[in-house]
Amino acid sequence: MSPVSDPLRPADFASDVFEVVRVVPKGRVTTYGAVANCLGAKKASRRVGWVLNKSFSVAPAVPAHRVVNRLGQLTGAMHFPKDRPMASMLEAEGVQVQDATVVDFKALFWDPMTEL
DNA sequence: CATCTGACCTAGT
DNA sequence: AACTAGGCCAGAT
Repeated sequence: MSPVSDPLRPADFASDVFEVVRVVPKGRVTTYGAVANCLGAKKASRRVGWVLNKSFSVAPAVPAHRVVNRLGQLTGAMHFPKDRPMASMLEAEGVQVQDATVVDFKALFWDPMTEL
């Protein structure tokens, strides 16, 4: 099935990113590359981060805190609102975070490509 | 207007 | 196995 639009269109790409991230189950995490790969552009992982930057203004809210880099590091934590720290959001969902890194990330990893 | 950077990742050497 | 380079694309300087 094709729940996603054409990744060729920037606007659709953003929409798809939001959609995929929103599907990530609570207490699980995914990666930029996994999302990009799911959209058919695994080399565009950078854009995913750029798109997520605007995810704070969209509705329904996008759980961007569930997106980390390939090493399980919360590289985007610094860009989160001070009132809603990325690490705290994750820990509130049962995800242990140690030193800006998801503990047991490999087990908590949720691949939209495989699961979807 | 040209250049660099950035919530990254894969592939080639 | 470690390192370098390339790719993606929009915003900032």
